[in-house]
Amino acid sequence: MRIVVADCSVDYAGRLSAHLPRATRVLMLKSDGSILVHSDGGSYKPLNWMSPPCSLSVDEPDADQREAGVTELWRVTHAKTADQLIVSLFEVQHDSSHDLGVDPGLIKDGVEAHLQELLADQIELLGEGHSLVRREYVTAIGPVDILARDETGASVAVEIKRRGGVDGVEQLTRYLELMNRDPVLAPVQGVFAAQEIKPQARTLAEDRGIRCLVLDYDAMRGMQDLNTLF
Amino acid sequence: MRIVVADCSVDYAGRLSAHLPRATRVLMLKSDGSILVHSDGGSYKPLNWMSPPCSLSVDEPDADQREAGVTELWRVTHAKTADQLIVSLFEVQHDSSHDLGVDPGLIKDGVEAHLQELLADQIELLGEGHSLVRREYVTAIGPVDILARDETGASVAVEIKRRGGVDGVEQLTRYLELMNRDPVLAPVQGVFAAQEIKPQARTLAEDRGIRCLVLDYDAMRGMQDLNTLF
DNA sequence: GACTAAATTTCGGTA
DNA sequence: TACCGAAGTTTAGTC
Repeated sequence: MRIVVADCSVDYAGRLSAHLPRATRVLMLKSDGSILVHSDGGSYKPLNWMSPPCSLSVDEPDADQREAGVTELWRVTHAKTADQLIVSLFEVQHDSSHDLGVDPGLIKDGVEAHLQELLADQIELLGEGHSLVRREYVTAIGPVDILARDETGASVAVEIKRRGGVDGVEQLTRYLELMNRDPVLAPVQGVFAAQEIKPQARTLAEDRGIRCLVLDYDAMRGMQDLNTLF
Repeated sequence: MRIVVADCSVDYAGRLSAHLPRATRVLMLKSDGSILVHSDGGSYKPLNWMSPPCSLSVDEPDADQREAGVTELWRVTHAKTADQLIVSLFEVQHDSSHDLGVDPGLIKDGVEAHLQELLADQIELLGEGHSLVRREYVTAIGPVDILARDETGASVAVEIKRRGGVDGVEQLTRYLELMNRDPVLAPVQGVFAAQEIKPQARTLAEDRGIRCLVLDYDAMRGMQDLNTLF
């Protein structure tokens, strides 16, 4: 890993064209050849970058560029696409290299997967008398998060989202259309379950006869802790 | 901007829980208090991070931690949510600060907007005898990318995407439903145009009577160059 | 401010 | 390996 702080301008040509005017920035060069151009603000997304696999070549600036103050030209070329990133360096304030080794990687405790697990465990949140048929019920167009039955034995298809927007309702609608063509399953009632349901999504869902269910993650986790204890 | 290279472990608690075992990493501390934890690989996304607005406080490690070799504890707290990122520093290999100033920002030249412009100019790509009504035709639920008429004068609504997935088909379907209720426009034919159309999206579109059109960006651009020349 | 749609998305999982 | 859906998505634009 090489870190350079320099006054530079950057040009990207590939899936789009982009230009960064001259300013001081941090250039992070990873050992796989990839490069990130960061400013002192914004979020984790760099101003500009090149993803691996790619390679860096250092060119001499031509007469005009040297005249303008460019001391070095970096050409980063993507190995598979024709994407190119060109960094024109004016003044280098810092340049250091570091041996980081291979990272053991992030261990994370998921969210949507966990919500699904919790709801499957607490299926009565769908309503009294409900029972779980199975999680990730596979259909021709993809898996439905949860398939259950209500107190009368009728099918209930549940789509779970952390944040429920219209796209989630559309997704569930597609599943319902398909499942309602299956005489074994039909009629299938839809439930749109999320930690937070956007008003437009709720309106769309209810307009289509889909029930909305707001999930309280902390309460569900707490409930599971109790179930585990006793 | 402060850059630290250090042997560290990182814990995040917020929308999910995540842990990074001890390893050497680059820590980028931006002047707005945000922090990025990068390894020497992967893409531009950090292993872990805290987005602004947030603040960093340096704590003393407790006896156990000091015993384990922790020399410093960084606690990064999000200003609005309860998210926390804790960096346990073992050995610092590098630590430098740099004044970058405010970045003038990226200037980019989009692709989807350009595709829309090109298709509007080359409306005959929709089929012989087609004519442009207007771009960004406004409906109650949002603008349709292109509204045109076919050789018989019937309405054609076009949704343009760079990569065409099922969500784009859903979007166009919503527009078509609405527009087909308007007696002035109806019947409206749908065209799903994209540089690349995913198989599932094509199936869904054709099932709904929506025509698919693959756009060749380079050819369209070349065509425009010719139009400009002559 | 809320919401929608795009992203040079990236990142996992699965068929 | 391609495809699909989620992401601590982020970001930009509109209402």
